[in-house]
Amino acid sequence: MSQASKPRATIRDVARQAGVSIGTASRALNRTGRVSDETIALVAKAARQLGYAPDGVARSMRTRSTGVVGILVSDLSNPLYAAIITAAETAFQAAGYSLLVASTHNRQAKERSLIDIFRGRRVDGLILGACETESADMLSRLAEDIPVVALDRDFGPDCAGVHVDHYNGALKATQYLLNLGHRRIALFTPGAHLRPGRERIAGFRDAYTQMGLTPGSDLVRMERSAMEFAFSEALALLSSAPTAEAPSPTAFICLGTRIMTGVLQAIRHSGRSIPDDVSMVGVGDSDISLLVSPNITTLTWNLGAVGTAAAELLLKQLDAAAPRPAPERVLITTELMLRDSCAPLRAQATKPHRHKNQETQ
Amino acid sequence: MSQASKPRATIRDVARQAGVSIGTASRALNRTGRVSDETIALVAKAARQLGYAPDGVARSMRTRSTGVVGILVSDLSNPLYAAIITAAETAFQAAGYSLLVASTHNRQAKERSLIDIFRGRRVDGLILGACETESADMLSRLAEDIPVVALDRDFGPDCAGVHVDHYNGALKATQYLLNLGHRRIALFTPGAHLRPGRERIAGFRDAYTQMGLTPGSDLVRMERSAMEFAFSEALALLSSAPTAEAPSPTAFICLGTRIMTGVLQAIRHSGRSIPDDVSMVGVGDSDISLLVSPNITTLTWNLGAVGTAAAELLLKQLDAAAPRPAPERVLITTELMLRDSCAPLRAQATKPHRHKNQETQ
DNA sequence: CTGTTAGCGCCTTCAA
DNA sequence: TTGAAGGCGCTAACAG
Repeated sequence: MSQASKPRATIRDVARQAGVSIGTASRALNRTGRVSDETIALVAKAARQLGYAPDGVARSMRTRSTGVVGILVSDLSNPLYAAIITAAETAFQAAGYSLLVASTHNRQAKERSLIDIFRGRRVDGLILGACETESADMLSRLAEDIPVVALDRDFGPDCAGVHVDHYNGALKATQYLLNLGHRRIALFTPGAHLRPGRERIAGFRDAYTQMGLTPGSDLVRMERSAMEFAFSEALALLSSAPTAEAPSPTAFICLGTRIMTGVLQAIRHSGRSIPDDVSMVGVGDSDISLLVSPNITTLTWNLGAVGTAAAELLLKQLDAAAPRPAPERVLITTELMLRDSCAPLRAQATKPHRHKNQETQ
Repeated sequence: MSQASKPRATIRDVARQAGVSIGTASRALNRTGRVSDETIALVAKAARQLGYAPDGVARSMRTRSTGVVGILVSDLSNPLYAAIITAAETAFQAAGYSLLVASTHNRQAKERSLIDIFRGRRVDGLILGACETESADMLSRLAEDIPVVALDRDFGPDCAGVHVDHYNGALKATQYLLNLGHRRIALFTPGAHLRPGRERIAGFRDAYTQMGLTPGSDLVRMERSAMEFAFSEALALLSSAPTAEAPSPTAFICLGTRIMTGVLQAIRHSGRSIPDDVSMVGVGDSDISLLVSPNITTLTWNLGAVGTAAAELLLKQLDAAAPRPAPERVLITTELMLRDSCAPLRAQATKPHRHKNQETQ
């Protein structure tokens, strides 16, 4: 077996084989400019014979466009992002673009260096769903001349983006539980300092306020998406000896798949049962909510629509024909899927808890 | 706001600003060849002032290497692939490579065109975990001069790859159920015509054979990963009037997250309960198995290890220093995680079924 | 140690 | 309709 495989055919080879000039070969292959049908056929045949495939890098060099877009998220394996990325990739693929992905693992430094790396690779556009810092300043410095679409991030009015209506989602979920009589509701959400977290806590608080109530400030947990963290925090809330000032929550709102998983296990581990002892509103990123018994009432939105919208927003900016579209925003609405994990407070209070883990008693 | 943003600084600008030639600037920036510390500092300063960032495309043009690798899977949002890709991306990122991803959606045509597109973009390497057809021939035609790592696919001995030991996994799972007294075991697995499916069914059959038994040939379902499909197939097996020749299965082996989800719902929908009525061995791709009650006994392997191994195998081939490593294979072992979803057959036979959906009776 | 030069493969003017 | 030539930004040879 020869060590060095023979170099790939270039347009030069095709031109020679077809007996035409390089320029003509290029025009024939790309169907651009005036070329006779005869030479088109000739060039096509030569290209086929040589197994010619155009070199994307050389083309990018010339056209100043790579046909590649990048997407940055904190964790590719989070079902939320996995679903969004899948939908976006499908849309990009249909439009002839390829997708470069990277996880930032919630590291700000990594995030910045990845943006620089993507810029260096000359991606045509960028979808940003990770940034630890939301500032128009950072955005403009880092992504300058590259079209950007924000994924649930606020980079100011100049940046296009698709945003989920977390505010009304959290509002609805909280109102629902308040109307069931719950007053000690715990809110678990990732992204403390980012748009989703901000919107959710605002909706949560406003639901209380609208009823003339005040939420327990000790019951809001905003941390990055982590199962273990949610587990231990929820367990702490449930297993601490209830005091008059800070009794255990009677309901949980868990707005992240990982977080929901952790809290679910904590509830089970503490010997409580849903919805008899505690109520729960989860999140519909995965189909976990349909598998546990009882099925979990979730706040759900269309992840595919998020990905598709992000791709389309970016494609619109990439369209060289249009001059320069005004930064557009898409709002994705949320829906409260009522299932069996929430019950009126009254019913819960009557039942005593059976603790599975005896050693903590 | 000016319509055209000013063009990015090139190495030419840096050279002029630093008062050196572009060759020297290049050497100074890349720390290659002999350059005085003085000029290095000079060039670095100029680069900083101009906000210079090297153009990856131009560099790729010259060096014949893009620093980009591609990965092809059937569905990016499948937790199995999401986990593998995340691990691989992390490894690639650490090595300075970027990752191009695409879903083939189980379409052979798409698969081939995507390989061509990736080749056109001149990826340095390819991880193939999708291919509908496993043949050394197809591989060599399509991926010719690009290093390839197979992901649970058989492209012949010349192709490096990481492979999961599905054979022994299925063997263990089946033996376990057979030892519990089950004889009518249904096997659900995606990828009928691919390595995982082949290995699994071989292990399944051998477990029977080793005990002098024959598996029910009507109980093997090998289709692509789809929840709805698994649901209806499982329901059909469970709800058809049991006959002497083909009674309903008493145990299910579900080797795909989606499939497991569908079968779980079918079992519940048919009014059966686990493990009293039917036993189940699932798959550990997600943490679903820990959330449903009872917890599901699963066949599990380290998805992160698969992704990392694939990346490392490819990186080894990409290392220009080494001559050309012999095609290497990594075998990932599986583990049967015993939980609460399997019971001896005896206990199951005694309980009559309660059917939820009365209309089918 | 540094400057000059020649392309990498392609597209796109400009002439013919 | 076609051919010739220039250059995208960079690196790697070769001179000095």
